[in-house]
Order: sequence, then C-alpha cells, then structure tokens
Amino acid sequence: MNQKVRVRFAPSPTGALHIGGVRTALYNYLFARQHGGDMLLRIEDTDSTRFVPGAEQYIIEALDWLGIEIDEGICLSAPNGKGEHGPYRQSERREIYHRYVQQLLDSGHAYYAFDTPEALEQKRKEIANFQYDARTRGEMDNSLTRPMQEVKERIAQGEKYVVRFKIEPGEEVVVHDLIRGDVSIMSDILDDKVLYKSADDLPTYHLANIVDDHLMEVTHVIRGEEWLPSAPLHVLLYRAFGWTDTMPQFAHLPLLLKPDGNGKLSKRDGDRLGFPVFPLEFHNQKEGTVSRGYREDGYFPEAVINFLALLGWHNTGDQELYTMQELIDQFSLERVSKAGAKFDYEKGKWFNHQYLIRRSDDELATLFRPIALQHLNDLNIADTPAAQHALEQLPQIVGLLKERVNFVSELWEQADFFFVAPTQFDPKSVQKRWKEDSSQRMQELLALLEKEDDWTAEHLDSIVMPWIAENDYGVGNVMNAFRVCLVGAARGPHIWAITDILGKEETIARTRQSLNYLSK
RNA sequence: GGUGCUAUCGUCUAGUGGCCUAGGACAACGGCCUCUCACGCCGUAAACCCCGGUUCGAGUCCGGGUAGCACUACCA
Repeated sequence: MNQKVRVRFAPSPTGALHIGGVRTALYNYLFARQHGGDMLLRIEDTDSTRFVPGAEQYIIEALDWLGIEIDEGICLSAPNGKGEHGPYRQSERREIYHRYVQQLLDSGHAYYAFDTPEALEQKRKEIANFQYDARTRGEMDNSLTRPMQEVKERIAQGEKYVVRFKIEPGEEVVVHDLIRGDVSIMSDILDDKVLYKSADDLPTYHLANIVDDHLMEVTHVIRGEEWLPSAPLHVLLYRAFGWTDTMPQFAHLPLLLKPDGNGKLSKRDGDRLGFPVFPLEFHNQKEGTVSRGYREDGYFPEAVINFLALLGWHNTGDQELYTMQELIDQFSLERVSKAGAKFDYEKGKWFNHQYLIRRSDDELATLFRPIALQHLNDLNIADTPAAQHALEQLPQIVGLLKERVNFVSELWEQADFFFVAPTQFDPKSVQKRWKEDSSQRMQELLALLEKEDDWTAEHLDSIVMPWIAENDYGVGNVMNAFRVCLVGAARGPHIWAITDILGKEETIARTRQSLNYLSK
C-alpha cells in the first residue's frame, strides 16, 4: 500500500526567494512529479519580526515564471491557498498549534519558561557554551522549578513566556537521510528548543513544521543541508507526538556556495561579483533596496531551471541539456551530490546561450524588438529609413547573429550597424583593414555594384569574386575594406549577408559615405 | 569551543574494487575553417586532500588525520 507522495516547499516571506531556495523548490517539484505526487506550498511566517511585505507574492510569481507548479497551498491562482489541509499560512494556524503545544505540555514533553531574552543573554555571557538543557533547566525560571500555582498566576497576569521542548539526555537519535544515509547524534547535545512564544502567540519553526507536515500528510521532507543539525530534534518531536509511523522521510540537499572562496552563496556575493541571486527583480519595501533578478537580466526560465538542476544533481551520462520533462523523468535523490556546489555563473550564461540559439528567429525577433526600439529611441533615430528597414528584417538579422550572444539584450551590440550607418570607425580595424589602395578599390567596387539589379548574395558573389581574381586584388583586401565601410569595424557576419539585409540602396549610400570619411 | 556533514581538473561533475593511461561540460589556451568577428570542428593544459589498513588489485571499502562547510536564537 504505497502512500501518495506529498512534498512541500515552505519558504519564509522574509525577502526575495534566494536562488538556493529555488533549487530546493525545483528538486521537490521534480520528485513530486516523478512519483505522481503533490507539490505543496506553505508559507512559514512564524517570525513576525522578519516579515517583508510583498515577499510572499514574489515567491509564487517566481515559481510560476520558472514553471514550478503548485498543486496545493498558496499559489498564483489561489493566493489564499487551495486544498483540504489549509490554511497554508502558518500565521493563520494559531489555534491548531495551541492544541498541539498543549498536548506536549500535558504529556510532560514540554514546559513553560519565563526567562527573558536578557536573562538568557546574561547567562550565556557568564557561562561559556551555555545551553538550556537537562543540566541547566533546574536552575532556570520555568514550570519545572516553580510551583504550579505560581506558573498559573504569572501566565494569567500576562507575563510573557515560551514553551520549551523537554529533551531527555543519554539517547542516541538516528535520522535516516535519503541522500546521506543514517546520521546519528546524542540527545545530550540538543537544547530545550523553544516551541512556542506567547509574545506573538506563534510557534517557532520546529513545532509548526512538524505539526504542519503531519497534518498535511507530507511524505518526504526535501530541504537544505542547514536543517540537518536540527533533524534529530524533529525526529524527537514526531516521537513525542506519537507520530513515528507516519514520519516523513528526510533528504538534506547540499548547499549552494560562493563562486569564489568558501561559504554559502549570499545576496552580497551577487552584488560583489555582478550576477543575480534571485529569480526575479525584487523591490524590498522594508529596506528600500532593489535586487537584480534572472528574469530581468534576460534569462530564459528553462535555462535557469537546467542550470540549477545540475548544480547538485547529475545523471550517469554526459547529458547537459534537459527539458523539465526530462528532469522529471530522470531525477533521483540518490544521485544528488553530498558536497556543496560552488555557484558557477559563467556556466549559467552558457545554458542561456544554448536555449537562446534553439529559439526560432521569429520568437527571438519578438523578444528583441522592444530592446531595439529602446536603443533607437535613445539614439533618436527610430524614424530613419535605415532603422525602419532593419526593423522589418528583424527575424533575419536575429537569425544571423544569435550564435554569438548569450542574451537577447546582447543582440543590439551585434546588430547595431544594421540600423544605422557607422558614424565612427574602430581605429584598430581601420588601421589593419583600410589600406593604401582601399579608396581606389571601393570606388571600383561601387561602380561594379551600382550596375547590378540582382542583389542576391549568390549573384553579387558571382560577379565580385571573379573581378577580384582577375585584377589580383586579394579577396581579404577588398572584402575587409568593404566591411569597414558597412560596419565601421572588423566584425559581423558574412559580407553578402550584410548587403542582403541592407539592400542595394543603403549599401551603396553607406559605402560612399564611409569612403568619403575614410579617404580624408 | 561543541556537534554534524563533506572531500575527483579553476568550476559543475562521471566513476559504486580490475573497463581509469581517471571520462564529459563550463572557463582558459592553441589550431583548423575563413573576407572580419563569432559559431563549429580538432587539440592542449588541468584533478583522485594526506597517512595507514583490507585486497592479487583502491579514486572506489575501512580507520586516523587534515581541511572546508553547516548548525550551535523567543530566525527560518
């Protein structure tokens, strides 16, 4: 009797969704889809002090852009959650948590504690490595050390308190991890974690997480490695609740590391090294900052997915390019690597390039058009005949140049000369390609071309090449000079591809104009 | 400090005891192609953290080091 697979992605709305979080969401999604299971999205907003407005909306928009579909919980089509196990925002589940906190209190697995944050800090200062546990709770201010009557009164009077999990020492706790195997620790090293705080009437992550995963019938918890140390605590909680039979399986994913040096990838690394660490641009109202996003930087969502999928997972073969469906078919937790992966931004660009060149010319032209128009407007040349003419030929232009860019936006610096005749010439190119006899050759070439009505690449080639050969001018000598006239530099596609798009009139006019300038 | 996790080219990784003279990809470099620049193709350089052990045989198994990372909050 195989239970239906149910996984969840449970981010906190404390800011933009980090790219590492995106990968966690992706792996959860791939796993769910492969097993015909459900992907849930739950918002873990149990820290009222770190809440950032807009973060939740950002998260669901980001997942939607990437094609990570949510079956249950908070999603774009159901901002307040859909499914039988709601609410899906932890701040809306207070009554539920009350019930379970009480259960732990009643069964003796938890107790009230009144120690103020200040008192605890003081304690930590006094005693090195202070830990609130079996060794120390006897001398702290809690329901284990105070008479029941006093505890009741203080709570009734509104004194702030927390509920702590009572951890029994001397026990070996084993967590079976799907990626790492058995991980065991002694319960002694665990502290009596706070499960609930009366100050904001909210549980902490640990309690909410266990209760929700249980109630939502989550079968597999796939999360970042930073959770591995607290996994034993979670196992203990399942035990305390008597839910060991239905405890989910755990899989702790390796971390995404800084491209240089060590440590996990942070927002600062992106700023420092010049790449986004967030899927979408994010305007943080709380901090008044704007963070770059992959979408706004010109990435295709499928490239980001592909890139991220391979940062920590790899199949046995040499395949590098995967569609979402292929990932769903081939993904497996067993093949997720154990070690952290440095974030290789350069390879990310390559992935985008791969997806870009696979897009049709028409599609790319549609994406490029607004960018081209923006440049034309900035240069104030949108209405020129040359620009209009180039705009009409956008698919051809894009098709000619897409091999040489990683992003649609980079197309402009490759295609600019199609829209406007060179106004300045690259000195290096001129020095190398514009020779003593270039003016003379261009005059002759112009005379030759002006006579031609058949402006196809094949035809022009068939009359110009023999002419060069007969006069022994040298193909490179003529063509490179011609290129400098048309482009203003030694770059660009094949010369007849350029004349083809420019058309006869523009080619002649432009060459004459450049010739004039370069002959001076 | 404590606990845990991890360890193959600069980077992502393949490798599950003999197919390893360690494979692929990104990046780098060189060449070819060629009217330029790209693309493409071909090639070069580049790694098993160290020390023991097991074994006929170890990148692969075991132990110990070392190093890196994570956690160590009334944050998630």
